[in-house]
Amino acid sequence: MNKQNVTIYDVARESGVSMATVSRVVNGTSNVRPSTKKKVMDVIDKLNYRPNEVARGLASKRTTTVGVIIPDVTNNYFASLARGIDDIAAMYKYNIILANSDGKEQKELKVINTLLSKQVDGIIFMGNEITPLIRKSFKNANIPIVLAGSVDSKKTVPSVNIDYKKAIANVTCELIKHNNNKIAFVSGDLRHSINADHRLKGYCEALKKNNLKYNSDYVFETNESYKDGYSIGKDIFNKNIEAAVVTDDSLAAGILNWMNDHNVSIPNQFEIITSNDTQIADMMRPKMSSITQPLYDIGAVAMRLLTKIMNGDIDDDYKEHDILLQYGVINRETTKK
Amino acid sequence: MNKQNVTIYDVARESGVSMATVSRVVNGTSNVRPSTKKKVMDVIDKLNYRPNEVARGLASKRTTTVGVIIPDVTNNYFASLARGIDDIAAMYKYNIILANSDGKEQKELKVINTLLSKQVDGIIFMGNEITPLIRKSFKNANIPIVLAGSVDSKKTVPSVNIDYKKAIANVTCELIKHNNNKIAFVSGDLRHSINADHRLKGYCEALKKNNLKYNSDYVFETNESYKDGYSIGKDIFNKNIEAAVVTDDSLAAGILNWMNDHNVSIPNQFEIITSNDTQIADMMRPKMSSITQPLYDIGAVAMRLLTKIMNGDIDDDYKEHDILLQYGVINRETTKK
DNA sequence: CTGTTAGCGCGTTCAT
DNA sequence: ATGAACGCGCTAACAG
Repeated sequence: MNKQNVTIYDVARESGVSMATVSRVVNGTSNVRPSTKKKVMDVIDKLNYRPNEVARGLASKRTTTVGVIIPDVTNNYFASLARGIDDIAAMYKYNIILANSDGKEQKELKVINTLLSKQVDGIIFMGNEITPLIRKSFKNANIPIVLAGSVDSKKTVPSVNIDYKKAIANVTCELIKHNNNKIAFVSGDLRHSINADHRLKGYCEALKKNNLKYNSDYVFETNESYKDGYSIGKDIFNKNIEAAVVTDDSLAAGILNWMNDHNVSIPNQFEIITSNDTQIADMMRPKMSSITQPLYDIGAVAMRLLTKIMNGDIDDDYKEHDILLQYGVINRETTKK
Repeated sequence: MNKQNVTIYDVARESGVSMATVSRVVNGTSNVRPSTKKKVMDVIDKLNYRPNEVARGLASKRTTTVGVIIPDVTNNYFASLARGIDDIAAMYKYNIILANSDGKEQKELKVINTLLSKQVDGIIFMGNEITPLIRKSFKNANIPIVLAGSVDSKKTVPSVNIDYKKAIANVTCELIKHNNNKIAFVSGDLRHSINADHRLKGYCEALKKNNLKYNSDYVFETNESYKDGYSIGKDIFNKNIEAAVVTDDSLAAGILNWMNDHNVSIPNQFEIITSNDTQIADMMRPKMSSITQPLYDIGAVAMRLLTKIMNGDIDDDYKEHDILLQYGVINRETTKK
């Protein structure tokens, strides 16, 4: 079961030129006389020659593949980013090595290492948190790395996101305008910068701005699962909370369904607004109001940025690139008009 | 920005042995005296040496990476398979190059070629249909290929699936038992073997077995999208259809929501059963009854099979391997008890 | 148990 | 415009 059958030598011999010339026509570098170029091309597809990218990678030190670290492909949020990444990668003739990390530091570190040993030209990292060890790993990588839908509190590498703080502040204000006083903030792990430094702050800011006082009883830390949401629904209800800002759609769906199943009238008795506007937001009944994020674009822009850095099309201070894409808000049926 | 800094030569020199010996301790092949092994190991992590997998791939003709062709990562069904694939791949020290194809033949063919030029050791293919050109491409690949959650009517490569025909027949029978006479079959593209040769046949078989006659008015061909489902809901209702067997969860959700939005009482007035039991089946209200498929396992088993073939642990007639995993049925709230 | 020596398939000078 | 030759970093015989 030999993978490689015909090499550059074969086409060189067959077309009566040197392998250097074949290499030239394949890569389109320097000049080759049109006639010999045609001759070589003919032999190439007569022999069905296909350049060995591994050999090419060894010789050129470029593999045209990038690593993509993702917590879980099964999570629609990250899958959407990944789709954007892959499409743009393909557009630029790159391939992606995808690796699931479950957002666990240890797996992430391991994966980064194997990606480096595979000589990827760059890495797109999606993760819940950039820990000191990850940061160190990034620094030693010697290849460009871009964050997608993930924040690094220390800003050691460029990233593409939306302004989570502002977005959460926005919707929280909205909820306050609807005369809700007890508003829950339901998020994932609060040790993660994205939740603690961005979203929670947005929530707090909104409260403050409207002279409501912060109550830690209204802040819920979860695993962002449907199940968590469903069980938290009860707590929320018992605390007479009137509305909730939620950081994940499945999580929000869980809360909403608890309310549905216990005859809580939405949005009259309880309002809820979620964060990712994945398909399920629209599938729920009542349909969930949500922050809208350009998920595909976040991935796409991250990948485009990465190609630019890999190409050297960007000045050395690219590390300061923190791209914020536009977010929106869609009011469906879980918020009052 | 040099990726590779320290090579096998560096650690050889530094530890006073030949590069062959270093290669041996790195690969754990043959015997190396414990003392020199330790010496080398020490130098390795003193120098922070990391083997160059590209060079290794060139020399050994094995890249320890497999290609994974997927219609769309964003589709939870395929994403679940992909997760199973990646986990098992990681377990066996493989990495996966993931490529989205949108199920389009042209993209699939292109992707197969670039995967081959990257010298992947094997390919896991997920797709709607194995066309003659794809089949030809498989034959010329010279590397093992396994289908996951996808069928080839000509059975040219091994595959892992559930028995779609039997599953659909099962649930259709169930619906008939509930005294439904007009039962819809709502599927994706009927040119695809998986729908035409398996699922539709299962539906027909069930009808026949119960002396109901087939009515093409009750068969709906769609793009398996939520939107399609929602618009088809109306047709179904207007035809006084009493129940539906649906091949995709989003599609089913669309139908169900049309019924919900038009006050059709579920399951009294209308029963519906879907096929993939993804998370949304449980999120819908009423909760959707469904065939249950071991999605993760389908991917996992496919990958495990691939490793076996790549290892040569399997006899030459491996092509006959068509693995059918166990499916189940879960009756939730969209079917009568 | 360990070292020497060929390649693996290709990019890339350096000549011509 | 084209060819010869070297090297990328490593594996795999083959010796010893």
